[in-house]
Amino acid sequence: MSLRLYNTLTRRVDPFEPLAPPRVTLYTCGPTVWNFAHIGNFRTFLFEDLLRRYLEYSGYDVFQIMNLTDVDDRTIQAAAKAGVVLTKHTEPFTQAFFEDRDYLRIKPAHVYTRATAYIGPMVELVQQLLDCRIAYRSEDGSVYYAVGKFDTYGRLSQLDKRELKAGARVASDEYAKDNVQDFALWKAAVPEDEKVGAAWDTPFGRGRPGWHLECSAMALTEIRSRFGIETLDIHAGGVDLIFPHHENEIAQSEGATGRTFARHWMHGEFLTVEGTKMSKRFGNFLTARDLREEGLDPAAFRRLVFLTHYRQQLSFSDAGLRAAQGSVTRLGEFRDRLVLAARTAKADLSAGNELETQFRAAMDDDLNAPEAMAAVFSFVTNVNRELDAGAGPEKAAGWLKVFDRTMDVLDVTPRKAAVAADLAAWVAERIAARQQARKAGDYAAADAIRGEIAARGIELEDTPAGPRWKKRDA
RNA sequence: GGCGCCGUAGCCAAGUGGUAAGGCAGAGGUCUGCAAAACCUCUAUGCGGCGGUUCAAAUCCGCCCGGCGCCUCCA
Repeated sequence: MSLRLYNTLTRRVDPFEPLAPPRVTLYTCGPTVWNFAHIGNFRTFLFEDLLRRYLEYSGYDVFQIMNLTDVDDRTIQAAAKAGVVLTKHTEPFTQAFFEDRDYLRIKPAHVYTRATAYIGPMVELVQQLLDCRIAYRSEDGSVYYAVGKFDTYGRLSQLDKRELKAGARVASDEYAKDNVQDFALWKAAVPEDEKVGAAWDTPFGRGRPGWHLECSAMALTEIRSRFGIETLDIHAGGVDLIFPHHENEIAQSEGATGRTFARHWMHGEFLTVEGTKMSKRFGNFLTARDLREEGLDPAAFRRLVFLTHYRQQLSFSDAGLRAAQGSVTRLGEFRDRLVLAARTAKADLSAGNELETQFRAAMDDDLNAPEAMAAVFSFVTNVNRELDAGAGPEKAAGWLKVFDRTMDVLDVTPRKAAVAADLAAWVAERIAARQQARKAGDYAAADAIRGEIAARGIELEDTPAGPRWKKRDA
């Protein structure tokens, strides 16, 4: 059994076959850095992280590109409102995004492409499309893509099967174009653009790039220069990007290269709150830093996200977060127990086959993380039972190894709270004192010491093997 | 109006033809001086409703009810 992934292009779960294995080129749509990304945005990034990690687990050599949209309507508006130049506004949010990414343990992409750093390639792409008459200049100085010139336009979003709602937002477009479906490649500069320094001179006029243009230009630039190819293995993003964003990317890229832009299109579903999608528009959003300020373990958020299949809407709630936290704690306890039981023994790897097999089967089937997680928890119960029955250190070491391999992908074990050396020494001394008191039958004194330790945020646990302690996180 | 998705235990959520994974909560138990923690066990004769196909349906088909998303710059 090998990896199969749902492909929006075919509307099926297809076998995944990269162009030139083991290399996989992965382009993931990143944030627009006009503000802090909310956890709905991060759900998508976490889905992409899962995809990336599982591809790596499967032996592929992944090259991941993520774009940062630092010039578009919203960034310009926000900069203008703040009265600063564009970069001054976007840079802090870019840094904030990286912080949030690290907090949520999302693996950094190999390259982050900022739109403003690729104006040259974008201009070239527009010029190319103008030259082959797929694009045209309008009276207001903008450049549009003539959708009618691209035969397969609408294939990704199955546009031919749809009908536009009568009187929908079509009339409200601010720019002049030949056909209502045509979209802007290049937008003529307006005063607001100039004000924030978001305008560039080009052979076809002063202006700024349309949103869709950046992804085509950046993806092509990166894979051409690094691998000499013009086709991505996978292009991923949120479902809302299917139309028009990804549809237009295909039209631009394939219109210019004549080659398939991406072989595999993957889209993650929304995160919802009380049945509605999380969105800045609705004001029902929460940012990653909100979670961090509440002291939430990022493992809990990851667990919550991976509890639902990526193509299903994920309902977010505090109760769900608490449940996730509880189950993640259990995984941490389990791992501690294995480490203790394994000591320095040589790993007996025959022991963990079952988990490995089940984990793979689940993940190979279109990244079924909920099922993979279920396999992990079944493993936890089974191994605990065997450990209770006195399984040896070689087996424990083997289990630990296999467990950790699944965690390389899911990464949902709690991070250990760091404990200063002097605090650790103090705790050790107090525990010794308490043991003496217990031995002497002076339980009042023993309980007092337990209280003393607890006051410093340390939780004491009496086990058959003696007392253990851990720092309570948050 | 068009296209698409979803409805499974108190909550979250897998399963898409062979007789209901997993997590949280709850109950019981083991351990313990007590406690906490930890661990183990148990918890849906039923999968929105009604029909149909089939030896067999949560899974396929039809109708109905309820919820959600997209339809030109939202992850």
